[in-house]
Amino acid sequence: MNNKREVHASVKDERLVEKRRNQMIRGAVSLFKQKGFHRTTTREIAKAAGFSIGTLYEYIRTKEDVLYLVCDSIYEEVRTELEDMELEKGTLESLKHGIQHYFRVMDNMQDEVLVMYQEAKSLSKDALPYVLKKEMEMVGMFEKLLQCCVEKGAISFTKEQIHLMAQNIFVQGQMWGFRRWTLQKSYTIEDYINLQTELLFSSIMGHEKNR
Amino acid sequence: MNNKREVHASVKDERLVEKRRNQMIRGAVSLFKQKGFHRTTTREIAKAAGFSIGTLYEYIRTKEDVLYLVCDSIYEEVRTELEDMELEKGTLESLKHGIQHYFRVMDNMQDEVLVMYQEAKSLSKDALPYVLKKEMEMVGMFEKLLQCCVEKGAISFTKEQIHLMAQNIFVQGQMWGFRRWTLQKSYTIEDYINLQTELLFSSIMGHEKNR
Amino acid sequence: MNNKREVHASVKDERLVEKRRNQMIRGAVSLFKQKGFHRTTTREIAKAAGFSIGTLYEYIRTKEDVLYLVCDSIYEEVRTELEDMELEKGTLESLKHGIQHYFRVMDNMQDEVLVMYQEAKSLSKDALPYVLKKEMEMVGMFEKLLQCCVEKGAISFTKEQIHLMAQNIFVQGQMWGFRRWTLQKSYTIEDYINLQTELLFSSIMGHEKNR
Amino acid sequence: MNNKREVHASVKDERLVEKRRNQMIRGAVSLFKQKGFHRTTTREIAKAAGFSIGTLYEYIRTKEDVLYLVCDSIYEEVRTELEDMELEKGTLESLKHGIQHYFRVMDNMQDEVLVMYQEAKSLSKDALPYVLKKEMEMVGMFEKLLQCCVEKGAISFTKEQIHLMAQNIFVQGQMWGFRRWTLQKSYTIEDYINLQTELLFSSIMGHEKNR
DNA sequence: TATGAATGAGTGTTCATTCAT
DNA sequence: GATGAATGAACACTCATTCAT
Repeated sequence: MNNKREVHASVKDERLVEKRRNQMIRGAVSLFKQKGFHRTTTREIAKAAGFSIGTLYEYIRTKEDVLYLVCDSIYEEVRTELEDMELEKGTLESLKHGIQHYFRVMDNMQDEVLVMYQEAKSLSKDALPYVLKKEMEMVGMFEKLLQCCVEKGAISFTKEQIHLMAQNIFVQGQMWGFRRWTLQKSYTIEDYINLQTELLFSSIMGHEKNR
Repeated sequence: MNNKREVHASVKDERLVEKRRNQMIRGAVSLFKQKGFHRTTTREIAKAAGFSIGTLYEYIRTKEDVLYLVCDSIYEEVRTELEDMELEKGTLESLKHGIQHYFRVMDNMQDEVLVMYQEAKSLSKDALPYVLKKEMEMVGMFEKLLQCCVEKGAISFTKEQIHLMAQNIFVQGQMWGFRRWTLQKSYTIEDYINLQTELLFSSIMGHEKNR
Repeated sequence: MNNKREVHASVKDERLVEKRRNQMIRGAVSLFKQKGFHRTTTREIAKAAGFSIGTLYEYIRTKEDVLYLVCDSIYEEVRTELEDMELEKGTLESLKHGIQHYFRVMDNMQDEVLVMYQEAKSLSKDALPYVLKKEMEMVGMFEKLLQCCVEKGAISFTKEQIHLMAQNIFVQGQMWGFRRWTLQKSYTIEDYINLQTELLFSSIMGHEKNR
Repeated sequence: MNNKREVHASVKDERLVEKRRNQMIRGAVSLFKQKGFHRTTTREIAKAAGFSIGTLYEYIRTKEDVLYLVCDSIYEEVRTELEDMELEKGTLESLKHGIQHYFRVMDNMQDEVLVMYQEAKSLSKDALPYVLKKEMEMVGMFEKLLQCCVEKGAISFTKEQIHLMAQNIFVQGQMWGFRRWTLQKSYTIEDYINLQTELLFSSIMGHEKNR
């Protein structure tokens, strides 16, 4: 269960810690969105969270802790959203649904994803692994989804191919956010979903078992 | 010719300006690679470039100018590398070669690409468009490559599909750099190239005209 | 009875005030020993005393009050130790015993003396006189001791000489603590006592009445 | 020659470094005198030195560097003053002169000595040894002075006695500064010098060779 | 009487930028 | 053209003190 890096809080009341941290994260995300992590000051974060700079530091140790908390919370939210993908079905239909659901989640969380995407690299060597681990878990979900289809005989791919396809899908989801400046000029999210699944499935079709 | 944002230099001798800026860019890239744009100081840049802080400011106006110059130079280098792709052939073979060449270029320039990828967002609203334009030009090259194949009848895709495929290819190239922490554990660059083209072409095959 | 500066306590129960303050002093001395007054936080003092920061402030008004309480308590302890010096005897023997006893007390309370020595200067203009007064009382004890010997005819010194000798003795006692970094490399406390009394008494001998 | 701890300066011009540091030291001593090291801010030091906070940090790395520089400079000054004591004579007369000269120096430098005395303990474990070494050198000078007298046959003391007497003399000099609140009420510096040498020499007389 | 969460003025330090030489 | 000393706004972080519970 070392899935979380403990961020030290001086305040003991865990309920309060969670509440204050949520305020903090909400404020920070909105600031990081506008100006990035480095250009955001701790005072701004405190203000956006609705409390004083002193109080901010009752709940974190360093500014970087805020970034970690933000990243962690975003991943957690994404993962929660994806938890109910039907991992066991093993049909092409359920695969398609899973991917499309993921794309929609990424659309809803565009801002958060963009923040994470651009700022995660500022995490210390200490915190980064925890975030990367979360990413790998999510990629793993797509791998499982694909793997199931292979096992149920719906399609035929090697392990390596599946591993890479999962990464591609994952990145294509994020891409909708971090390349929005160009993609969202050409497509709506529904266009994007349709086109990407089309391309993906025409590739998958080429591997359908009983064609 | 509004392809370049002019960066003001106090020094008039253009030869000198170019020479000094190249020193500067080389130094800056290596520093940004290690510590990112924000954590690199102008003094460090000057030192790495081999001249004094005062001299640095004879060739730029603000620290951000350095970032712009770096980004611009990286894109220029990538574009030069890709210039000799056989854009006119319109065969699947030449398409495959183009993509594989691009992937190899991205492998060689991993560090630079990573820098650009992570720091471009720190460009001012003023400079960003110039960089994005360069990106679009590069995506445009893949579009052209694909378009040619369609026109020559090798494959059959809609405009929209081609546009998106080009972006996918472009991102998959960058992805090798910015997801190296996981991809390069599983694959060599040759593995990666083979698997990605395989997946891509199995998708393209599904659209081959005369199958 | 203006021998003590009143330190305000919100709590009325005097028994409790004394108990809490003793806890506080014990904790504070040990902290000041390690890190000095300025580097010790009120929170640390509260913790070391075994209660909360809020409670600490029920028994003092400012951080400096703690320092005053500590200094006062140390002096009180020293004075208590010295109270049973035979001030009335007026023999060289009892003088020697008195001095040696003082040196031993200073050895036992090295840490406390060091703390007082180094931190007393941080007392406010308000509190300092009280502490200095205590010091003068102690110097006065040595003066009395010497004076008695003069009066009883054991030695012959002027008032001024006695006054200064008393200060010298007093400082030599403290010196064992605040110069321990060098003295305690060369001597044990017994060496030190013997040497200092030897030197002192060879000076006194020069003033012996009936030599 | 590792007699000095190097304090890093960004500025290269050594002449300038020395000049600025002298300004700095002068300003700092006067501030430390009034409010102590901890209560003095780096901004105040810069201002007292006559330059900006940014400039201050071109000549030091940390606030503690200022303290070290101050202590070092004070010791250097004292040592320079004492350098011309006639160490070789070996007569009681020259010994007396040496001591009296020292006491006068300590009188002139009261403020500085007080500062050093009270703040030196705030030096880091890193810097302290350099300062203590300087102290031991000074004590060593008195030891030498005494030793000469012994060798020349003027007086008769053991090594251990000499070592301790030297420390006593040294501390009695400082004492004039750090106990000024009481001593200077009773004595002028000349009184003090006369009384202390009298006491000291009546002790030494007891050890004169040919009495 | 005891607690500990909240506060915000204050601290040491950094660094992009300027400008006299 | 080149230098590097000077500047000061800005920053992350601390801590004595208060006060509602």
